[in-house]
Amino acid sequence: MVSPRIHNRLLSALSPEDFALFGDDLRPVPLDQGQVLYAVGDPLKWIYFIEHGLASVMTTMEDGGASEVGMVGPEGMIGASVLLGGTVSAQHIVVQLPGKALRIGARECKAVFDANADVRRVMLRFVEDILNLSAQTAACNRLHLVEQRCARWLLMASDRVQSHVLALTQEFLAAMIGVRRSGVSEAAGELQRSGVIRYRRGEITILDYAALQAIACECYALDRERVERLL
Amino acid sequence: MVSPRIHNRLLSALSPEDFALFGDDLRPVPLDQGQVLYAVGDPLKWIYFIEHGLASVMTTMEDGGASEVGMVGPEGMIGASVLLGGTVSAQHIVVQLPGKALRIGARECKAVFDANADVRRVMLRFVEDILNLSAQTAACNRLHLVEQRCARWLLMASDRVQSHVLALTQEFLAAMIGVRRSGVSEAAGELQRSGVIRYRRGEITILDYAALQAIACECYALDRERVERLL
DNA sequence: GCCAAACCGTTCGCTGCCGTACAAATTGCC
DNA sequence: GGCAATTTGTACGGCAGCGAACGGTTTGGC
Repeated sequence: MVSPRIHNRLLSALSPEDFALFGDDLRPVPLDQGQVLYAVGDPLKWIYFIEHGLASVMTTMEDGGASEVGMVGPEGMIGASVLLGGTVSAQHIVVQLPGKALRIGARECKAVFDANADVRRVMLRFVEDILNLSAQTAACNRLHLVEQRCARWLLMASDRVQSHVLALTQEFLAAMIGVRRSGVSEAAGELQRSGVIRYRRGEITILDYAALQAIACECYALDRERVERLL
Repeated sequence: MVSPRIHNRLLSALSPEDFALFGDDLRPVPLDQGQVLYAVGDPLKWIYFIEHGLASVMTTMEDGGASEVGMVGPEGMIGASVLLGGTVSAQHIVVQLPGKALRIGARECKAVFDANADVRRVMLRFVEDILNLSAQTAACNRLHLVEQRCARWLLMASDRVQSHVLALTQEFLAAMIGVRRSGVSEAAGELQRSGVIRYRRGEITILDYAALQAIACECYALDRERVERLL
């Protein structure tokens, strides 16, 4: 444990010596809701280690359609492609729930990564997780119902920000799941009627975790294992 | 270029010195159609560098549902999770089109990977590609029609094995796309009637690439860029 | 040449979600 | 307090794909 003030689980998994390699390059920045960290094609200038909050990795299509393909909170980082040799973002990264991050220049971070085996071990482990998450999401998108995916999303988000209250509109959630807004309205309405969640104008509260897990698809349990291993 | 006999693009991207690091650990093995290289949860014992043929990365669900989330041919490797620190397979890997591969023990491969920066550069670049492919597939599964996805799959497979004849049944293809067999039958029938492909009992022939590309979703073009950069 | 198995084409009713639209409720702002 | 903007509930026709089933065709084994 580097410091009690570091909440990011990749950074806090590093030894103090390894953490020190980043030096002053690591600077705190706020994450505002709706902020676009990267658009498709943007040069990967920064790497963000999320301290609080939540970002969505989205794949967008020419016709404007979009779907979330990954989710990153304090258990991970944004911009890992840099470490793999990438130079531009292939996805859209949007802040879903506000918070803050520690930001470092891509070049500096990659230099530390390339030079230090322990840093590589920690960061590549996260790459494996995000790869598995993306694969799971691909199949989930194909095979599971809106209500299941909604429940999964809420649980995943809740685990990452460690709160049972999530400040987001149905419009946002619909964009994540990749469905119409009214589709979420129906699914969320059903969840609300059965007392599992409460939905108020831009604020969802999870009331019954066990029930929500029962409704969510199996994909959630797998994601939980991944996150718990880190968080 | 290491040797004209090496077809795998990761291995052939290595300098002769780097390639020699693998030594005798790299052994040829046949890839038979339908062969399961890894089931979910299997320990990652081997890494396969595909020389010819094609393998699908599938995510499977408890109820038997499944969907392809990645595709690997001679441009890539199977078992990259090992390099990221993984020990067991989170996906199902099935040989779709037969061929052969060069196989190496996971431990030996990781040792070379950990010790050599150039090897890391080449292999991690592939990890970035497969990550982007998975992300693209996640959104594609959500947003595009069966016929589009069918066309995309055929083109992707054809690019990898570099043949316009693909030996596979509609049953297999349906499992890839994650739909019913009869769904593929309808889509393929339509493609056949318009003269874009020809389908004969376990053998698809692509007749008109331009037309097939026009039918495929935009996801194909992105994948093509990825593969061309390597192949 | 015959039979069983594998593979393919097609159909039917059903359902989950789309696209669209409109009204109600809540909130922020002046 | 009143108005405009945002957010949410709900409804309706339409369609893509499902699940299941059946028959026709090709193939391989004997």
